[in-house]
Amino acid sequence: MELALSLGETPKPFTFLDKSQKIVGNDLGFCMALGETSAEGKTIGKENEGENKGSSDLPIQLDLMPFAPVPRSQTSFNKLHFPWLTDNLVGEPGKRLDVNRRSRGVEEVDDAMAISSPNSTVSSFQMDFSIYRNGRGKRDFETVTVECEADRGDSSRASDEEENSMARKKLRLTKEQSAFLEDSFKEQSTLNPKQKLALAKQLNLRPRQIEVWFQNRRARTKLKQTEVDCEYLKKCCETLTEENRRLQKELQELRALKASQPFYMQLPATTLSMCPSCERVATTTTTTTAAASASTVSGRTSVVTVTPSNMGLPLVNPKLFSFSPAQIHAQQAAS
DNA sequence: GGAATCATGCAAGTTACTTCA
DNA sequence: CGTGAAGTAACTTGCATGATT
Repeated sequence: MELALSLGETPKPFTFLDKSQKIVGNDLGFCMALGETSAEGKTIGKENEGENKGSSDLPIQLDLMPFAPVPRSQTSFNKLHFPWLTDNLVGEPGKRLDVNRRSRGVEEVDDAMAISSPNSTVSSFQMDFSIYRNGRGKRDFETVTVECEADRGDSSRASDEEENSMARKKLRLTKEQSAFLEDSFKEQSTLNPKQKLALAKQLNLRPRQIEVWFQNRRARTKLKQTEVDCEYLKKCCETLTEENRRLQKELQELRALKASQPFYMQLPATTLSMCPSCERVATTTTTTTAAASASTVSGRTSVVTVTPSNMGLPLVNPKLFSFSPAQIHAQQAAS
C-alpha cells in the first residue's frame, strides 16, 4: 500500500499512478492518492471514469479543485462517489487550505472510521478537507463547480438537477435522535471523546455531528438563559424606576411639609419605619436624639432615624409624622 | 525550566438549509 | 404557490489548555 501526497507541478506524482492524468499547467494543485504500489493503478480519472467507481481494490486519487484535473463529467464533488465529501468538502476552490482544519482532520478520520457507513464504498477511507475562499467561510458549491469548469476551459454549466444534487443537503435529525441527544445533554452538557463516539454509534451519526449538536445545544441554552436574565433585569429596572418615582414623590411631600411647618428646630429625631405591605415610610416612634443618624434593617421593616442633618429636613411636630401604616393606606386611597 | 509547536476542545458568530405559518 | 421568519445543522475563527519536542 502506498500513500502519496503531491503539491504542485509534479507530472507523475505517484509511482502507482502512472496511468493517471498528469498535473497540467503551472497551477499549484493538490493531489492525494492511495493505492497498491504493485497494482495496475487506476484512478478516478479521465481514462477510467466509471469503471472503478466504488471499488476499494483500486487506488483512490483525490484531486482538490480547481487546479488538479478533474474528469469532465464529474461536475460535482458528489459525483466522485465520496459521500463524505458532501458533508466535509465545503467552500470554494483552493484559494486557501485551512491548516487548522486539516490538522483536525485527523480526528475526523478517526471519527469517520469509527462510524463507517455500511453503504459507503469508501468507508475505510474518510477524511475531512475544508477549503474556502475567505475568512467569512462562505460556502458555495455552485461557485466551486462553475469555477472549476472554467478552469478546465469548459463553458458549459451543470444542469439544474446536477446543481441541486451537489448542494449540501442539511441533515435533519429524527425525533428519536433529538430526544436521545436531549436526554444526554440533560445528564451532561459536555462529552468526552469516548462518550461522543458511543453516542455517535448509538445514533448512527458521525462523532462530528454529535460534537456540533452539543456545541449548538450549549449555545441555545446560553442564549435562552441570557433572554431569561434579560427579562429579569428588565423587571428589576421597572421596579426600581417605579420605586424611584415613588420616593421622589414622597420627597416632594416632605419638602412641602417642611415649607409649611417652620417650627422644627426644637423637635427630637423621628424614627421612620417602612411599611412592609406598601413600602411607604411611616413614623413609628421618636426614640433617638437629634444627632443620631444610624439606620437599621429589621426583618421587612426598615427603621430609619431621621434627623435634620441627615435628611435635610426641618424638624416638625412629631405628630405630623406619626402615621400608622393603616393611616398611610387610608391616605393613599384618598389620594 | 522555559519556549515553541501541535492537537484538541469550546465559545462566539455566521451561513445556509428546512419547515411552517 | 411564493415568501419571510424561525429553528437549527454545519461551518469559521479565535482562544485556551495540555502534551510533546
